[in-house]
Amino acid sequence: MNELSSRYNPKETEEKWLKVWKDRNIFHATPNPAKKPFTIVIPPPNVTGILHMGHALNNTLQDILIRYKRMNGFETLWMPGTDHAGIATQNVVEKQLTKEGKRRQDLGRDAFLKKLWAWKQEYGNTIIHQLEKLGSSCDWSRTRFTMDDDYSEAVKEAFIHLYQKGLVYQGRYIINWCPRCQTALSDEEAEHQEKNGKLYYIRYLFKNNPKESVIVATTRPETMLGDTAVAVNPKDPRYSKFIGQALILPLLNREIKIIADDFVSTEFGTGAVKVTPAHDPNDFAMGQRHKLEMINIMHADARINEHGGQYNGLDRFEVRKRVVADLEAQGFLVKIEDHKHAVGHCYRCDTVVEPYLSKQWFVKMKPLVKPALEAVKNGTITIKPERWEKVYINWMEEIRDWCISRQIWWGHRIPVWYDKEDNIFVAKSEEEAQAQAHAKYGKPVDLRQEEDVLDTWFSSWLWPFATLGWPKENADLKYFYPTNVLMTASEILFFWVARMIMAGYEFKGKVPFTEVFIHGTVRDAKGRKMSKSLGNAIDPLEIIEEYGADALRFSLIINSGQDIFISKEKFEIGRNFANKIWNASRLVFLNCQQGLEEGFETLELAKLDLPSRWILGAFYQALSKTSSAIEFFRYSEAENSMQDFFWGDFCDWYLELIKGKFGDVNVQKTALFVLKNSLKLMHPFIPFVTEETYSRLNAGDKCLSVAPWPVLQKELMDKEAFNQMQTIIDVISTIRNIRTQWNVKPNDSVDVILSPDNVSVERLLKENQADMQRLGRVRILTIDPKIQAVKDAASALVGSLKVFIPLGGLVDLAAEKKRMVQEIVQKQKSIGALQSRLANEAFVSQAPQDVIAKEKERLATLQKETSELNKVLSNLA
RNA sequence: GGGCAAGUAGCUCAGUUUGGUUAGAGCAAUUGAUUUACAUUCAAUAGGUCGUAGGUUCAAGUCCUACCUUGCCCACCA
Repeated sequence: MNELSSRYNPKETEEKWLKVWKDRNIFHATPNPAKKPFTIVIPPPNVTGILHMGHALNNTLQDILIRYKRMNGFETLWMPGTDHAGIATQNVVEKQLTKEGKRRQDLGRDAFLKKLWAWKQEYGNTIIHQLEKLGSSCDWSRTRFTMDDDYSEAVKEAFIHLYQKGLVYQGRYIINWCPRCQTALSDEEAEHQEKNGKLYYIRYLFKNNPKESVIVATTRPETMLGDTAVAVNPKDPRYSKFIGQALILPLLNREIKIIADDFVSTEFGTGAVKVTPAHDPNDFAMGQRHKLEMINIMHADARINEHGGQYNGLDRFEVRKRVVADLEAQGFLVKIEDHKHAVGHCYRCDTVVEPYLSKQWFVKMKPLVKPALEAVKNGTITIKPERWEKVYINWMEEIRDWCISRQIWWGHRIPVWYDKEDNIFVAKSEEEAQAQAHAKYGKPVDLRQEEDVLDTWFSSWLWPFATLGWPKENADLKYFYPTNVLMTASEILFFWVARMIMAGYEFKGKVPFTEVFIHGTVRDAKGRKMSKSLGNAIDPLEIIEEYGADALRFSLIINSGQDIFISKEKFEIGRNFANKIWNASRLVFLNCQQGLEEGFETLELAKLDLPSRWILGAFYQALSKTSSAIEFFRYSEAENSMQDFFWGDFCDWYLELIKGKFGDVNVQKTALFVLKNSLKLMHPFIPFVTEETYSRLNAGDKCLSVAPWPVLQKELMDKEAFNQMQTIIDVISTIRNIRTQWNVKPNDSVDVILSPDNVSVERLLKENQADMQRLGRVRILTIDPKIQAVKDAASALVGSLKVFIPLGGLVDLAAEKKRMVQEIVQKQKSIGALQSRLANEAFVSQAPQDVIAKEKERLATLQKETSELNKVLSNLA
């Protein structure tokens, strides 16, 4: 073992174990009737993705859980894979094309898709390799992609199923349109940002009486080109007499009517609203109610079209400026006010989305919601932390239909074919569609497939079962479904989690998972989201390179409460801890060869010395704390308690205590035993360094990754020994404190003289003199009545339990006296408070007995200490 | 506009579910240690009217009410 370096080398170790795990295929899961299954599906990262801190956190949390369950004897499956991420991926390849001066339309659909697949082939596994590097114990042999052939079958199956049930429909609606991506966006994909805009007041003259007018207010004046009415509230006295009258639309001089609609608020603006059914969702609804003409004034790229008269061909924002200028020039603009409002932006390219009238495919959500809502309400699925359940329920209750068609090419093309008369044939393939058409017309007809593809989430919502083989009902699906836990960030609760639950019920008749754990967002030290554009992102790969994956994982988890604020220095904590484990193991190996050879799996408590009995108790306490924290999703707590034990108890105390006792083979065995079990305890959090050291303990070839979790051995927990050792630790700590305070030179010993009423402690300390001497530089003396006064003095300094006297004139008596006076004053205050409390009848009658007893005890202690202090003070004087 | 969360040491956070001893940790600061498993180490010190104001209670960081500040989510008010 001498060849082991004193500095842990994460890079070498991590590479080694990644290879071993892979070669031995130990994370592979197969249905095993002898074991219980435990399944997690990964939130599939985008194929375009590169590992960021959010992934690192998400996957570390999942890995801790799955490793813990694996060690606890479950047949664990962690299903990995990637998402094709429609718009995002298409954008990447389109950007490449732009550099070559081409557009996707120049290539055509097939050639463009070929390019996309080539891109996927080359870069699509980047994120998977990065997740591997993190130590994620996924079953990599099962890695899925949402556009695999099997997966496409599942998507088609789902679409056809919903269509046949009447839950998929096609309609002309106002949707969110991104003029840059030139596709529809779902409501969730249109991010609303609060913007300082303007509110423009425009005068519309009456046709029959140009001296009279109605003033309307709008934030988007260019849309007036598509106005087909002005609406007022039917109960509004200002306008009721005008209902049905005609106005002249300025600039275009079209005639429009005044209509009455309850939607209009009398409070806002002037109480009169211009109605543009083709460019505003509310106006669209009004347009339908009143059968208004819908005039689409825009091209798909947001240039104004021929309906915009003189503005034909200009961009929407240019037209806004010109319309306002022209209105003003012609005297129609009344005023402009500042106005704050939320404007939708494309979540991919941040372009302002345009409400746009077009033909799209939708999923009817109301029927799907019912069981999914019920499942969370009745606890079939629990979401943690609990507050997210409310958010979920709230959203589900107000759900609207889901626009699932996208006007892009990368994705699952909608399995719909049209004939010349636009009749619809929904089928898995062109052949099937042809067959349907043939059956209908009795002869082959020309069919063309729907151009649009499905929303990416329409494939993702099938993830928990489509990855297991659905729609085929195979052994995997039977054994591993439903999955157990889903871990994700809050951002995709609606996009993904809610829809998966709906899909689980609709397609499988069962929940997709029983527990959802929502973790925080990783932010920088100032609380901002980490993003490339802000330049504040810390690259996890850089951290892995510099400090190791263990360090990255450890530091992320220890900082994970709610949102995680992180800066680069925080990763030193993890690096240091890995190094600590490494060096502690070195010490043990160097000194415990005999124990290693003789074996240390079973220990006989009776043969062990006090520190050894103590450390066993401490270990099992840490074991139960850590285990239960993992079960309750309290990962930072789990990590904390295991670190506290290993570093604070095992390294700082136990290893120090036994340094002089390695001659005792039972000490060696205990050290080995506790080290080995600690490695198991720590393994889910920091798999690499633990695996490496464990392999040196175990000559055999079994990996720690598949070793059994330590079993709580109550017979090895000696409570009395634990308490005794704790006392000794207290004494030594106090002595150390005194040494610092009184500035005792390192080579000087401090004598401890025990008070006569503390016989058991005296014996304890004497029995452990060697340890006391080594760790605290202490000599234990017998009591000499002649120095009773001095004994009293020192006793008071450190409380009632022990007595300490520093050698020869090291105490600054004046300072000590002053300190003692202060202490007495403080103690008397507490005594006063306690006495009045105990004199309070209400307290005595109502408080629980144990509380009262404790208070009494505390009072007694305080009184005793105070009297001792007083005695000392008078002695010193 | 509606909802949710947070506010505790200079900084980052535990603790609040179920009220009960003297409110804990890590980092930073200060003082010291090291014939060495580890300076990626060890010990000690100092630092807090628990956002503000009320209330309930024998007892409040913890429960209730209002307010202040910050962050997040949802929402079609032109």
